[in-house]
Amino acid sequence: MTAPSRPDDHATGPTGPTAPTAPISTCAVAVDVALLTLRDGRLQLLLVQPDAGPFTTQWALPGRRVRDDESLDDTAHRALRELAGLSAPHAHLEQLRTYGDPTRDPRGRVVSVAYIALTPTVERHAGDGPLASGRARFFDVAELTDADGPHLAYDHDRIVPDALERARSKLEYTALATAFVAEPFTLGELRRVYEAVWGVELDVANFRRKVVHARDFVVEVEGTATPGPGGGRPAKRYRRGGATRLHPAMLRG
Amino acid sequence: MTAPSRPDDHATGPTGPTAPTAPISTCAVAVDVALLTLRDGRLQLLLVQPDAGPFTTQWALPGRRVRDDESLDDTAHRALRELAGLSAPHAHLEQLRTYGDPTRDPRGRVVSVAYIALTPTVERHAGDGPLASGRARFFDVAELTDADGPHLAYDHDRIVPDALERARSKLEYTALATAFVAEPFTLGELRRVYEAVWGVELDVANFRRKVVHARDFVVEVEGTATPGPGGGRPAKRYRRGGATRLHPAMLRG
DNA sequence: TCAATAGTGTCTTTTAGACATTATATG
DNA sequence: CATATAATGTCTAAAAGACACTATTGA
Repeated sequence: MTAPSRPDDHATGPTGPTAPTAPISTCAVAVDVALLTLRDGRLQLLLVQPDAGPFTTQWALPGRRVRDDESLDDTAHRALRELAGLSAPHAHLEQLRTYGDPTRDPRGRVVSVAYIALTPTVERHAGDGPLASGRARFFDVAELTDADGPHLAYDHDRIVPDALERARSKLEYTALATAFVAEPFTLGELRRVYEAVWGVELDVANFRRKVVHARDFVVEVEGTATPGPGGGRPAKRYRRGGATRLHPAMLRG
Repeated sequence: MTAPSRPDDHATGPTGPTAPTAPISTCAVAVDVALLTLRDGRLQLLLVQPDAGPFTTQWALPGRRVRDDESLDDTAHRALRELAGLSAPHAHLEQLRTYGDPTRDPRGRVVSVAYIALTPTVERHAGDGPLASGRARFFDVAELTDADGPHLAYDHDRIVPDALERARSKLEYTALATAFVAEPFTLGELRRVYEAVWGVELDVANFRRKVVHARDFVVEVEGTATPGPGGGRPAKRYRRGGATRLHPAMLRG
């Protein structure tokens, strides 16, 4: 399939159909994925080491060019699979926004559709994938936000803050936090998601009350979780409820 | 400027750098704009009549192909200018999401970056622009949501509900409602924004209290507005405050 | 036993919703 | 005058935040 001549110029402006042809061409379209997860109670972001292109000395979000007949979502999954060895079909994946500044890639015009992906903690791979070889790595987002943290390739330093703000914001009004935990989960695990993403400490009792009162946020299931090495009362176990938007919401102070 | 060979494939996956070249090409990239405004107290959407392409019998969102060295925001403004004669440099413009289904345009692969634009009521143009000639028109969104309403070109029937939901949602947590009114405005005008976008009736007194208590949502200015033909007490006038996110929020029931 | 985590209850403050009352305009 | 809209006040219910208290585990 080749790109059509000028689709979507489906109506004619004041200049009329005989206006001189504007400098319109096709663009390279890429998908970049900001995969966020919790590791050791800290929010971490997946980055990869480019071994081609103009940014081989810097870390970058995993990204791939969109193939013909491939949906944008499929490209996002392929980027995670090919660049990080992650087959994450059940990960939460949603579009962040599209970055189209004409100068964002020094090699030419590349329009990038950025995604955020959220997964429960990914076990470190024992094989020979990019995560094992070190070509892909998880970074603390606190480290990336610091001024002395690594400077990312392309305009990915602009994408990452947008991704973090999206995640922080959607934790308030949607059930997105459950994308960070595997079922069944405890309310302690869910609370640590909020604490890591927001960077705050939450009152245990009030958190529990708000989660339970939010309609269809979580559903209690059978059994209890065994306490950690430090002891503690066994926690009830929950699964995701049907809610997408939370009522009432889990507001940040 | 020509599209680069394979930018953003900046790292190499498990297949290695010598893997066979995948069927990657460039895409046509377009911007489509869902411009929402209030007319006669009803929420309306701007649509244009395509006079080229495969959908000349249906209405469509104003859209343009992205030009070389043109930002996506610039393309959105140009689409409004060329297809509707609207020069709206001060309109609120934000990205909605990007639609990239390989079959969304029957002529070939077109990735469309959708925007929403919000403006105060647009005066009907007396000249010979698309709005005067009828090639561009405002439609009640209630009419479009009905099953007997017009069926839109391309996948624009999928974009419009997303745009409406975005606007409805952002009215809750952000100061976006002020994008629908011209300064200075009254709280009655602002309330009618919420009522039109949400399709509900709001208690006048409670609405006022919530707006005034939301930090930096609105700022009172000098003078009062003259009542309408039916009379009524003159309303205080306000301008936008500095807030983007509202605390506390204006929640829908 | 103590420390740690989970879960319940209680009190105060804030906010939301329903609605009465007053203020000031038009016709 | 009646009517319309704006603005304020009052009451109740819901929700948030601070925090005491109990429950159940591991070490």
